[in-house]
Amino acid sequence: MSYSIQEVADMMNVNASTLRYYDAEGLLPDIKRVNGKRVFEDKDFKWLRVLNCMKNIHMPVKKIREYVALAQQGDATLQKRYDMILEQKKNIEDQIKELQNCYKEFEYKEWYYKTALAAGTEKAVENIALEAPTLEIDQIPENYGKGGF
Amino acid sequence: MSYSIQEVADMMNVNASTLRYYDAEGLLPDIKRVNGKRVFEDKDFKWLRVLNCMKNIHMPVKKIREYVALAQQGDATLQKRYDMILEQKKNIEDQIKELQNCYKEFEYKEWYYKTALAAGTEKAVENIALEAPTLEIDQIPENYGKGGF
DNA sequence: ATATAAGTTAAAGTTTACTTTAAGTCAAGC
DNA sequence: GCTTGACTTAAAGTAAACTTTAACTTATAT
Repeated sequence: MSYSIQEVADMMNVNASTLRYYDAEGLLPDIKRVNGKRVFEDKDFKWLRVLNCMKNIHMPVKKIREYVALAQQGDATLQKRYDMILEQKKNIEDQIKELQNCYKEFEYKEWYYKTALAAGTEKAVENIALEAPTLEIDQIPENYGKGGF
Repeated sequence: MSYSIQEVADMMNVNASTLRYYDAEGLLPDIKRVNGKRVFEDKDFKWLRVLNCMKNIHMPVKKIREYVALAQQGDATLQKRYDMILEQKKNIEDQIKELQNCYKEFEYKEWYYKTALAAGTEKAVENIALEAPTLEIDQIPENYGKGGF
């Protein structure tokens, strides 16, 4: 199977010009050309999926280009690439932890607004939080009272 | 307790000018001033922590400003704020899922390079993947063969 | 044959989120 | 009284990641 740039753009949910930009930046090595036009093949999708991952974890274009450049140099750069992968894996772990923290903050907010809406006013939430010990404790997130807004 | 902009910047690990920028953009409502100078108080840190979360999940400044503006309008905007929070909570869930997917991709890469390094060449990995059934299967990530680079 | 649609490049433009600069204010220490 | 250091504002500058534009090529359908 082979695909035009627009087809790939649609599949990846990006602008075709983004793919051209990536290509110009060295993020899409060895894309076949037919009459000057880019033709994407199955092998390219393997890399596109990894690239997509790298974008998702916010690796800067510059760093992805470094990785690609290393990969093109073959076995001599295996260790460097391995190190990069480990670094990014650690990076992802940290990001997930951050997001999980934020998730808790937002869970609290959900409770906060749910409670305020039920009472009709935000003022009530502080009172409820203050009275917490008299309520079923699991109705209130552990981190209640962190509020503000 | 009250803190200067520089002290807060140090605590939040941002540039003081970033805090001024946030203030100018309406992301830091009701900061006290003494002789024209910003003075941060305990109540401000509650919001700063939430703001920090919102930055972490990549909410654009514009959207955070919307939220702040709603909050300043009081109880009439409770429902809207609740909806925003739910939307962002969903958003975080999606981001975590994406990151977890990427994590798997990187775990595969880790295996890939570890294997290649042991063999001294990348070529070996494909062979090993092809021969997989003859190996201890749990030495190879489930998603082997997704490779490319 | 010719119009259309989809591709091409190089270069300029846009957006977002800061960051830096320049010029000025102000309280504290010498 | 004067320097120093930390703050202030408004405005200009920067960096990253696209996105748009303009001029051009090429395969396909009429």
